Amino acid sequence: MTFKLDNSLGYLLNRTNTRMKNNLLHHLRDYDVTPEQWAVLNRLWEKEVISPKELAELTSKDLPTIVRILSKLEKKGFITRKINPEDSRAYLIFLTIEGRELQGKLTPLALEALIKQQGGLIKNKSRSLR
Amino acid sequence: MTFKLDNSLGYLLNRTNTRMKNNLLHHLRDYDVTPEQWAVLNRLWEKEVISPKELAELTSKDLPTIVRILSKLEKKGFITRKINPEDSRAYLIFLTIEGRELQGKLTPLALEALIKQQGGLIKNKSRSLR
DNA sequence: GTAATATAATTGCCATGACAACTAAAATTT
DNA sequence: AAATTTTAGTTGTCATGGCAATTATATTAC
Repeated sequence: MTFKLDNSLGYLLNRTNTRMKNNLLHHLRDYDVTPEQWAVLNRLWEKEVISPKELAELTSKDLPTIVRILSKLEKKGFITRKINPEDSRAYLIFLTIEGRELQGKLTPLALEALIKQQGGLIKNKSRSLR
Repeated sequence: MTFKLDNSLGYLLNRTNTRMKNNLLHHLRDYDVTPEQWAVLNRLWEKEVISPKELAELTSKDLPTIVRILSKLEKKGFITRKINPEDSRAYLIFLTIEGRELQGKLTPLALEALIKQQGGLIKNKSRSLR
């Protein structure tokens, strides 16, 4: 059976995803926030007090990945964590004022990224991703 | 303006892509080949003698990424490289016999991965990726 | 109530992937 | 033909992401 990479769903999906993520990365660059960090922030803007475990489930990432993203967000001063008084294994994640303020700044940039990339996402296989 | 992550194209695309890649990773595990290495091998199965630069364009990855993938494929004995006699900056990539034999082994596994994941790719936001 | 098990978080290793800086070798300018 | 610019490849840094192993704490079994 023949298999043509160029026509495969996985290949097209992967390339499109890479381009969209990269596009978003550049739009968020001024605030030093990556697409993944932005996704985590989105969850926090929806529901503030939450555990890393819950965040992992909501973002479909594993716990180590989330923990590392949270460390970076904490270092940048966008979130804080406290031990959950009802379960000392677990943490509770809170937004800082700066983290809360980011929503108004980043959302327009993310929407701009979306609009700019309408059309031309999948076409043109040899275009650079950069 | 409201923005709901769960409904956004980028989010759904990213999650679907991650799942498909992971699924493929598991199907190819027996041969110690990652989805990205598999993509590069596919290009070589289509067109044998090729430069890293060309491979980078064909796979929509940048040169450093391709170079590192090629190093791994070389270490595993699936490819070799020779300096291009017409341009001593450039390399030519060749498949080894083992690398050529992989096509018959990996393609059925990749197709199996594709078939197994039809349905259920996007639904169910909280399912683990593992 | 203690032992066994399960769970939340952390840490380490490896593989992409973006990107900057660098080297060496063309190709182009003048 | 010498100087400039471009190009192919390499290396280093940082951020995911998969996964295994470890730690500390809860939960369950007995």
